[in-house]
Amino acid sequence: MKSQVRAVINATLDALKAKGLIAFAQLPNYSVEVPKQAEHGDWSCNVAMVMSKAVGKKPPELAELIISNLADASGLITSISKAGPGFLNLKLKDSAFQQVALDVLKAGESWGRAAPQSTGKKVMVEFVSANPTGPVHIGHARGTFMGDAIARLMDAAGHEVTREFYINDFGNQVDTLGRTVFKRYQQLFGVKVELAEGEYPADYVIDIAKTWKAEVGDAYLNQPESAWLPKAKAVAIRENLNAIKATLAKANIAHDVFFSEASLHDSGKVRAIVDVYKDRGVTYEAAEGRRREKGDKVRDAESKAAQYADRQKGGTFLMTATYQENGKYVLKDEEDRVILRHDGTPVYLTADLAYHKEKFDRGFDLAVDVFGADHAGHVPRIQSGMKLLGYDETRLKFVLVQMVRILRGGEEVKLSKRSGNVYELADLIEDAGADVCRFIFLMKTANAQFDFDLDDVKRQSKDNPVFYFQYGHARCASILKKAEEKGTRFVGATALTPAQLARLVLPEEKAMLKKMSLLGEVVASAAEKLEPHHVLYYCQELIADFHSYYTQYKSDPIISDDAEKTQGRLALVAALKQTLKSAFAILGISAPEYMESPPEE
RNA sequence: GCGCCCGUAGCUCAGCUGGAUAGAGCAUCGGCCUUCUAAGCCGAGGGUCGUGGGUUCGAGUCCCGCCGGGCGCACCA
Repeated sequence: MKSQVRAVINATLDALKAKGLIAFAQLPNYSVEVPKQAEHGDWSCNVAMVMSKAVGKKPPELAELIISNLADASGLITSISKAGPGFLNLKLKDSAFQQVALDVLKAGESWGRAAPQSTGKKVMVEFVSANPTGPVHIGHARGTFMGDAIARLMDAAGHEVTREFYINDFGNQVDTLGRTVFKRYQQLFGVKVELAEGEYPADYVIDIAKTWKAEVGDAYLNQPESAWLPKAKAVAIRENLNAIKATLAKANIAHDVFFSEASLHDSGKVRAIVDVYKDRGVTYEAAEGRRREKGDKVRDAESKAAQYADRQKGGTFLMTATYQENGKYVLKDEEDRVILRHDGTPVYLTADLAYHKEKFDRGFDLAVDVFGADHAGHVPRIQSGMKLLGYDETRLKFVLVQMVRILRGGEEVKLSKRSGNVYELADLIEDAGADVCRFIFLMKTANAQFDFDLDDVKRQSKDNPVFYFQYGHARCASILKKAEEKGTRFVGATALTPAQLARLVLPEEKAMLKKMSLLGEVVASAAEKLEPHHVLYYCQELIADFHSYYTQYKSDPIISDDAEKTQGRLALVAALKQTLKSAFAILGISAPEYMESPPEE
């Protein structure tokens, strides 16, 4: 509907240009919006204000020109007026609204979605990427749901999407995990060993040791570390990944690819990327990384840099900060970063650079990384690293998910891995339900922190906003079902007659149809911005409109003795149901056909 | 000290590339079930959009300073 309005405006502008009344090189980037005030018409347009300067006419004057020369061959616009500082307020013929219901019903499940893979773009969304040293906990929850929703959005926007999980199965942490597993394994045979500081005390490690014992018996009990460590690690990673996958499945999330960091080392790609950088002349050997700004590093004595200063012995540095083009710094990092330690071993960053190179080499047009805000410092390094390889860094985007404070009865819940007491995502889903969890984390933008109270989530079952949404869909389903019971089954889009459709004339009905017509645009915009919450707020508005309409017209109900009007209104209900179902699918929440009334308190 | 993010109703948060009288949910108060589910609807109160400047026809939105909060500034992953 909006595009029809736009077409008329564009045609008018072209006509004005042809008549020599105005001059412009290109059609301007103006907006056609739903006005906040209903009295302002069905749509409003700011084109006269936007073009004002370029054409050298005052907004009201230009607005008058457009109105008096409107090129509306099909009679779409029934009224157009100038208002305020130069807005154009438009009203459209009823059939333009009614057509939306048909459009929705004909599109069915694809309503609101671009044709699958129609953009021809390959998009990777990397999310979760929790260390395989333990279960997914609620600290991961926000990024997990956010990443999945972004992937769903990208898919709906017509991209070919790959969901990927980067497994940090290399380095100290998994080695420590392997050693912990071995100690637990020894304990199962009665060997007296104590866990050291930094090892993993949680019970799941004991379970892993039991599994291992069941598989290999005492085969590794008296072997040297070089023999048992790889095995213990492998078992631990395998078991943890299985647990992670099971948790994600409960959250209705399935990754397409689990990409192993260790495999990058094994295949030599980590070494290879160092050589690439060396060949490009963007590395140097030094004891300390150079900084872009002159002057001493200002670091708190408490900082980890100071704490671990003795580990920083120098090595090969990548010019993530000091690389210059035409005598100017072009990268954002503040200090060059080590990619090989003094002993020649690569660091985490080195592998991650190799991984991101891999993303580009695998042909992704866009790679989205969903990170926790505590990894924000990592972003400029990867961006710099990709630019130093000559890649277009705009093909890489980061969504930084801010911290969530988890409260229980007003008290903050600390996520302590040390004690082994973690509140797992699986527990949260068990307690609150997958839809509720997902909804809570998608309700807000990623880049704002928020608090959420576990008690509220559980107790709130009745007032929880997700039920409001789902009830909107269930109410549509219920009405359609009721119509069937009363013998006035909705005839469907193809059998619907123009006369039936023409009975949709109420302002509330037209407002809903207008809003429904916008789903595709909302999805496209949310996908572009990597912000799923726009879809959610869109649903909220649509559902509120519907509940209000439903209540307001109880005395003039949807299902009435007037068969023609009933069919028209059922078309609206069916279209709304489909619109909500499509939107819910993009968010990943379920669209129930029926909901029980909640138990009375 | 430096960098990134945030500051909008009592609370939790929306506010699209700057647009007309700043919104929703929760909470509070007052109404609405013999009709298609009251997990709903209607109404009321509640705001110097942290603060001070600037940019322009027009600023919650853009720029700068300041105040307050979070995260980061290890060759750990």
